[in-house]
Amino acid sequence: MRLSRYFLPLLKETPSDATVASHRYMLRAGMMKQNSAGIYTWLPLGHKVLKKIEQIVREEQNKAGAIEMLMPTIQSADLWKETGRFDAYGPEMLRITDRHDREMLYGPTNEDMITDVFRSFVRSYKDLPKMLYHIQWKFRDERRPRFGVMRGREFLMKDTYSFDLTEEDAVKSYYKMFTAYLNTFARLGIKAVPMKADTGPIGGDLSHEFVILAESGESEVFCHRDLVEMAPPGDVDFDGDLSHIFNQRTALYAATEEMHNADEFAKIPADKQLSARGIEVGHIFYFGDKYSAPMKATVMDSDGKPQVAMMGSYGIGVSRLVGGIIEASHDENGIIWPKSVAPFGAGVLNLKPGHEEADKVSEQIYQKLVVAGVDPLLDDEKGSIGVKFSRMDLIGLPYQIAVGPRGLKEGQVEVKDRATGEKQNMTPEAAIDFVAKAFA
RNA sequence: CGGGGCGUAGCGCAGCCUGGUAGCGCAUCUGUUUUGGGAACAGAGGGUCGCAAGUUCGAAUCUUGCCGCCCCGACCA
Repeated sequence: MRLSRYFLPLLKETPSDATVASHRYMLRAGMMKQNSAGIYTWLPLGHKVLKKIEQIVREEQNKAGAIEMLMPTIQSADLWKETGRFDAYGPEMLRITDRHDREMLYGPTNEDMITDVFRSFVRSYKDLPKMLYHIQWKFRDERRPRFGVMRGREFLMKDTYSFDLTEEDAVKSYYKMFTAYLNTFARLGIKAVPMKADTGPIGGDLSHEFVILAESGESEVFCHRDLVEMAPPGDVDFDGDLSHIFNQRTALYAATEEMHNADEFAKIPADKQLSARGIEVGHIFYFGDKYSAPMKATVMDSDGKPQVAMMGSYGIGVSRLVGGIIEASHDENGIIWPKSVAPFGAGVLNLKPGHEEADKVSEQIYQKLVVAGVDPLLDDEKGSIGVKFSRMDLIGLPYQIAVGPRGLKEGQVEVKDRATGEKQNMTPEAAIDFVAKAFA
């Protein structure tokens, strides 16, 4: 993409109503625009990151054996009345009536609807287990939206639902998602720690939150320090036994504020005790027959008797992750994107558009990076050098290649690693090679 | 939902206390000169001061109501 043809409305000054880093930078970097409290337009740069995160989440779900589908945002109140949640959910749920005065709602979650899908089509225990998911916009009319996309009212969420014949089998599904989440967050370039969590209004008795540590986190969390640096499982057989992965993590103390036990925490060696602020980016629940029982979602077991399906649900806040990743990865100059989710792989800065050699070399580098699949952004705008560098720092692409007359006299361009700040001079060919290899 | 704050040009703000025809910086547009880390000069455009009612000869300014947004807390992907 050429900057001169892109749509990147940057803000030089920080909007006064943005107080946390991710909110400030998302506005300043032209990633989004607020429409009303907790509701945002995703501008091209932000949309690109959102879609990259979504795709990684999708790929890891598919690896774990979950099957993608898509349920609507607007739901009929009927299903919610069956489970009793229409009354239980409270004002956080946005209720709508259509032209015929039918009660509708903008879905805050989809347990009721997926359970209806399941009971409509699944008859036999032989069809189990099943894990179904979708990535869809949700709406929760939060009492207090804040921190940009970190607590928006409209948000994009991946929610998976598992169906099993027995609790024992359901726990296996839980382990699959637990494992998939560890890999997902690792690929996104963040360190998310699974923590024992309160099940909240969704109910159930087995639940973990995946939390990234950041000063701006909304809640206090406590864990063993080793959990933060623990390597992800990587390639595993999702049909095999995954309990060791779960047990390895849960053997060490980790809990959110609601589940915190100070006595247990105190047993951790002092240098391994970690109490910090955390951002919840994923939450998994096992809740048994909470929805399947009232909705009569049953399958025939091997004895020909109907059995209520045992369910779990597994959410990842995709839009929240955009903010969460920035909270975990930024500096005073702007965002530092992990390579896997960066909106563009590298920025090519033509420091002097109109200068024959600078035009030619920056264009060549750009073209070759396109072919190499790096998806570069070419800054071909006229303007001062300082503006160019600070703009690239702000939007946080992993690499910057600066091409200007001064360096070209020596046959050199400057490659900067955004994360480390390290700069090296090299030939244009070497720069292309260096950046292409980083994304190989 | 309790407490606090804010709404004046695209963005950031001053003006309000003490009423008198709306200002600064940045951005934008034109021209000239610049150019290796947020350039300089000259000129130009851009506002029903959140909305409504009231007080007044006169309201951005005082009064009342409403709307919107932010922050802290309690609750949540």
